[in-house]
Amino acid sequence: MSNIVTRFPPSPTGYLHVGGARTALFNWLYARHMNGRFVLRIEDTDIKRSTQASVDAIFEALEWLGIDWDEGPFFQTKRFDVYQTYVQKLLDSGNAYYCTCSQEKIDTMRKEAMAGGGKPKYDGTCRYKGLAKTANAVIRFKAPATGTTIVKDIIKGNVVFQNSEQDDFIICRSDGTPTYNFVVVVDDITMGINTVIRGDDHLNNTPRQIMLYNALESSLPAFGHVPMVLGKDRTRLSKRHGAMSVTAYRDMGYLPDALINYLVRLGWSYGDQEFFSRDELIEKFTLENIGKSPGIFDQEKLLALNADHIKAAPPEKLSTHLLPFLSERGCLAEKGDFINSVIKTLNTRSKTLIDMAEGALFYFQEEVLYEEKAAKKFLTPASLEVLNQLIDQLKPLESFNENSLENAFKRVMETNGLKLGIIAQPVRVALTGKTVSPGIFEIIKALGKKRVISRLQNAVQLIKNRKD
RNA sequence: GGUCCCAUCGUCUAGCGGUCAGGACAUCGGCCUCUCACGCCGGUAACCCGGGUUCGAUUCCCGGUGGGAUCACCA
Repeated sequence: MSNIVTRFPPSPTGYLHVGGARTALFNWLYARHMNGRFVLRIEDTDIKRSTQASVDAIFEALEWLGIDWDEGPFFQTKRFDVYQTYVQKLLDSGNAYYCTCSQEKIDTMRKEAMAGGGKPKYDGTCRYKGLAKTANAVIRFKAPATGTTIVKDIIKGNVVFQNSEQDDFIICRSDGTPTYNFVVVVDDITMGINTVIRGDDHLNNTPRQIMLYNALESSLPAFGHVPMVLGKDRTRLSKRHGAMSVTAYRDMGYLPDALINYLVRLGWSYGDQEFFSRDELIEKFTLENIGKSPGIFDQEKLLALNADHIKAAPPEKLSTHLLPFLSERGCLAEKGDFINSVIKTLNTRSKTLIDMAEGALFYFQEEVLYEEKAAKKFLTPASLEVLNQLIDQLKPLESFNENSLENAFKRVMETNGLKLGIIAQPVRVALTGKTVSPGIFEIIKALGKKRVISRLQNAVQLIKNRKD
């Protein structure tokens, strides 16, 4: 039992993307590993950009990934009274002040600073004016102007920032709403968050937040800034790098466990191990093994890992994920022995659930749909005799098993002096309509006697019809 | 531009002063084989550069270079 409390605070301005999912994962995994708590908080203070659709999309993605939370979801827009009391605290303690400088004035100030090669900072015009609250005043934090602020980062080590780099940033907008750096700190304090794991794009924000913790006389959480995920061109991951949303991967036939495995392994390692089950991840995940350098999102490796997870998943479990893809394709499949044996014939040759669903179509067709080229090449008068003989051999068989099937084929092979290779293809086409499929014996077993005989007979009929 | 972070095969990474620099994906050969896969065997492929420290640096320190992030009344 530990008192570790982590959190994931997405802002609902779009779907959950893989980068966000990764930091969620790190926090969730760490909480689970340490037997602590994981808090979900929706950072929706930007009312203009936040949408309910995004909130729903985030929940949906987290649920699919299997990331559950112990507290929340908390919505920042419902906590304005909390922020208000903390703003007042800062005002009362002299750590914040009203500022009436116009935005235009500050913009030109920044521009001039940039032009002169300096830092674009607020110059503190209103700092000592002791202004009272007025209509359009903002509230600024009185940041220490000298000295240093050190971020003791679990991943990066000690990072030193000069306080002179910071300016008196705004904690409360002129419309009265609080800003990000402030609400994050208030939330993390009031929610008891003691471990903050987030993208290192936040590292530059951290000294500001630390100053706030200090002004509020609160103890600091442990910080861990994980390197970002980059696209193939080494820039920040975005839409143009391909599919970015978590649910897009679900729809492309990826298993949640595979995505999780890939995302965690990108930037974290456990010796040479590549494949991790969900439980193994929880068991083995620690912050110490997170790397410091940014990683590139590699679709190919994710795909390979997905194939591995498909191979490793028990058919009963896999069928849950596969069923939607089947029904999308008009197959009335349901959980049970049949689908399980179907899966067993396909799991070594499917990289995604889409592959698998496509590959499984023939099992569910009432009438085999022959590929034109395949039928033309293999369902020929020459193979008529072989198919007939096979029907004769299979009909009396009590049960279809490796042995009985092999013997049946062997007898057909021997009477015709043909190799398995020669008779397998026509049979394959007769049963599946295609030239590519799982092993011939596997298919026959999975299909079952009734379907096999009927499909073979249909093929025979087709050949006969063609002859006429 | 300022500040901050980072730097081992194409990619993800192991390495924690002495290794033939290991694994995985990708790639290229081969084997297996009823098709396609799976699987198996093998190959190509990396310590950014320059200074130190040290008997010895991929590893520690400094500098350079390169890449990334960030500089809002966004989060």
